[in-house]
Amino acid sequence: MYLRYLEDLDTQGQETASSDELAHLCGTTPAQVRKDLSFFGSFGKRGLGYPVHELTAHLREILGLEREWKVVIIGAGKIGAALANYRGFRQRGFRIVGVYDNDPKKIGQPWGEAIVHDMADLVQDIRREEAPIAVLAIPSEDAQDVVDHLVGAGIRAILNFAPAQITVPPHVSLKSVNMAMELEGLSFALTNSLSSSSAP
Amino acid sequence: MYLRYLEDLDTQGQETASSDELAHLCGTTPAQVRKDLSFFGSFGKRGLGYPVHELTAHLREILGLEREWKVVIIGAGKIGAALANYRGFRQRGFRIVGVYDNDPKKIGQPWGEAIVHDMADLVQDIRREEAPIAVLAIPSEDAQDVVDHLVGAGIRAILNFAPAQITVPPHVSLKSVNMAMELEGLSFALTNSLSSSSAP
DNA sequence: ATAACTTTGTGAAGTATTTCACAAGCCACC
DNA sequence: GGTGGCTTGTGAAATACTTCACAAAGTTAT
Repeated sequence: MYLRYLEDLDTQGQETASSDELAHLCGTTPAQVRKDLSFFGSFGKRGLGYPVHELTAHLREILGLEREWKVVIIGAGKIGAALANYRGFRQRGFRIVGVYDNDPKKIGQPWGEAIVHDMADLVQDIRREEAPIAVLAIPSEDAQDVVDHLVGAGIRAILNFAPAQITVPPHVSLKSVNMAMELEGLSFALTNSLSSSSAP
Repeated sequence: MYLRYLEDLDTQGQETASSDELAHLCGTTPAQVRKDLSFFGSFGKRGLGYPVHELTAHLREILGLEREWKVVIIGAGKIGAALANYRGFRQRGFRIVGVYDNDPKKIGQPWGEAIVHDMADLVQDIRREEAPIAVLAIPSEDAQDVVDHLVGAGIRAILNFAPAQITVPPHVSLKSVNMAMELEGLSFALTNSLSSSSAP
């Protein structure tokens, strides 16, 4: 989150940013900013704040964004397309090396710069390409089954958009996003006349 | 999250579920389940567990999902399409009453069961329809501007998919989802050979 | 009806996270 | 070079969250 706003500031040519400024941008508190950053090192200058460009580089390093990550997208549907279209996705180090689907109507069709591959080739392709990250954008029913194949092929991280509970062995990282659940959270907030805000 | 799995159990015809079972399904602990649920009331029966169907109804009530929520989607792109296509979206109480875009090529085109409207009509339509929830699926640059109009028109909750920091007055609920940030989280996990798992 | 077994609900204990508050450091101006 | 005004980094305090552990209450078997 900090990286997100520091990059903006860097683009705008701002040289330093105080914890106070970062806190306002990110919707948190100055003390929180300082504690968070201090966990990874001592990046700021007293009396001046944090050097924007330098801190940006540090955070990219910490997050492992200096290298390129190969990503495969499973499911040539709307979510996959939205991710692939997201500009600045590749430039942030995520290169989509393949899109897979099991719908014969979609296989072989062009899809952005790539072509939709047959899911049957998934395992061997991952082994060959050594893609460590998979984005799962398929119906819930198939999710765990596909995940098992991915794990078998040596995937190391999965970003799951299917609204299903998925289990992976401990050496695989899993992050799930459930859009319906987000809306239900808003429903709760409305019902209870609460309000909350969170940084993107 | 509990609702998500309770509905599955209910569909499967299971009548009761223990905190232990729910914990395993949701990837948490039995004590956590009991504490969470006890916050809203005393739903379980000792020696037996929680009545699946009844608890499902209670949670739907608590989350405000018994009523219908009108939703407008701003931005007739891939994310908007993905949301609109999500089956079980309407049946869970979210009815999409309009899709808006400012691209003349898209305005008037059919879009699922609806037609893409001109963004210029947005404010008056929201006032008339009294839609309380908006889903924002537009480029970051335009996000805050559109949000200001939405707030002016009386919107009460916004689900934001634009990777931008947005501010709203305290009476408006805001939830932001940033897909790039999710992937960056995985990058960090991979870089540091950590592993984590979270329920969807 | 009673004994044995389950499982909830919940104070208390244990962790984790966030906020406070202030010494120490840096800059700028005189 | 000294002084005043900011801002970081960080122990300590405060707050929040999770886990423990067990009495109370229900179920099942006999």
